[in-house]
Amino acid sequence: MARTNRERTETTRLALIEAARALFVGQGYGDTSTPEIATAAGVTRGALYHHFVDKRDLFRQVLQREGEAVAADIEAVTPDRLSPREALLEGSRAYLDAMMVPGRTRLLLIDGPAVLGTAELQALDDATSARTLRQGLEQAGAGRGEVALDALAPLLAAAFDRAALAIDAGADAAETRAAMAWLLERTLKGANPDE
Amino acid sequence: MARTNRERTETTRLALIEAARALFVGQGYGDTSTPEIATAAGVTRGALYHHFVDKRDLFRQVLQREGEAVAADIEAVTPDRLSPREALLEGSRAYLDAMMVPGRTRLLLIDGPAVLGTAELQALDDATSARTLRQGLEQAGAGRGEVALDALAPLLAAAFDRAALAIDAGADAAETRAAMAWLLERTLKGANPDE
DNA sequence: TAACTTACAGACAGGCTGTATGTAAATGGC
DNA sequence: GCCATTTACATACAGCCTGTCTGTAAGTTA
Repeated sequence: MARTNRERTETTRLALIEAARALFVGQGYGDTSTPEIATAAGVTRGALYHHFVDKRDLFRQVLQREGEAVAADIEAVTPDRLSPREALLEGSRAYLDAMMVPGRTRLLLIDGPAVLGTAELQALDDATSARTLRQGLEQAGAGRGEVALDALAPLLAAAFDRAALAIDAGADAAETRAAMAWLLERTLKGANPDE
Repeated sequence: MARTNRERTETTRLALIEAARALFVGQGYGDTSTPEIATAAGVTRGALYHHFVDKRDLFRQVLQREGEAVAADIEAVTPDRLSPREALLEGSRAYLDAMMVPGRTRLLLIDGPAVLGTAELQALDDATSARTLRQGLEQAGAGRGEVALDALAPLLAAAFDRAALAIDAGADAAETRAAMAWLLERTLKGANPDE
């Protein structure tokens, strides 16, 4: 079983990231130990600390993957040919769908900000879903001339996050989605889609 | 200096809670140790574990106080004689003001959910600011007949939280407050204040 | 005033994090 | 194709932290 170094690295890193993800989701970051993670991944702590700076770094990489997956799901349903309004609606639905993958709300919305800090999480968000929302709102002409989009967009993003959290916590999914759609519609009301 | 037991207890508990608050705010829950807290409070860990079940319990009590303070500030500016709409506007402003007390956003919005879990934090919120918002929206007739208020209210609450967080993080306070007010206004548009 | 309870201090037992050291396998130059 | 070097790990270690247990002085109650 001769394996190239790159293969070994890739295998080990992936095993650690997936094992860590499962444990972080199940017990939270604070209650998950590196011995646990290493054991679950089938390696020793030596391997973990060889590939990751520390426990937080491993957590960061788990979140990176998660954020990218969400962003990919959104982009998949919002091709350029859609009108801004349609793209916004479709993207919104895709976001909530994507956040239903088990553990995502906890990782990205609960433990993430606490462990990495709001600044770093914000940066991760901006690189993925938050920016597409801001762009969508801008192109749809939301709040034009009445309110600063840079201030409004994060508020709506927070509402989306909370919607995902609520559904995850057992709230009526249909009602929650409807409420979010209603809020978005109210935001867009009176905005003309193109200049 | 003969002190009654009740006095001693009260003094020690308060010292621990205030010392813990300062450290939790400054370094976060995870990076704050009980030896640090005890030293800062001028007692030993023995006292801490005598008065609190564990570190989380101490954190919970810190948050309890914090939540009550926010709720008190809101109630102070929303006497019953105000119209539902006025009360909602005043309460909103008071909420954002209250959240500007240093450390509150971190305690209540970042570390709180991660350490105590969303369920417990939700309960604390419901007992304080979240319920007044829900009542305010209901009395103002928000979304009447179009959307479930139980689903809508949390989304707006989340937007408020995010507004506080953004301002705390250095965003333009006036713009952010204006955006929040705009969102609230849009939500209320078309709702007649009384049946 | 004597029995009992409360408020704490100090010691102790695991467990965890990050680092340092050692080793086998892979890689790269000659 | 061989040797020097780097990479990928495993193991051992030091320091800190959490929660518990034990002991003691002060306050409370009968």
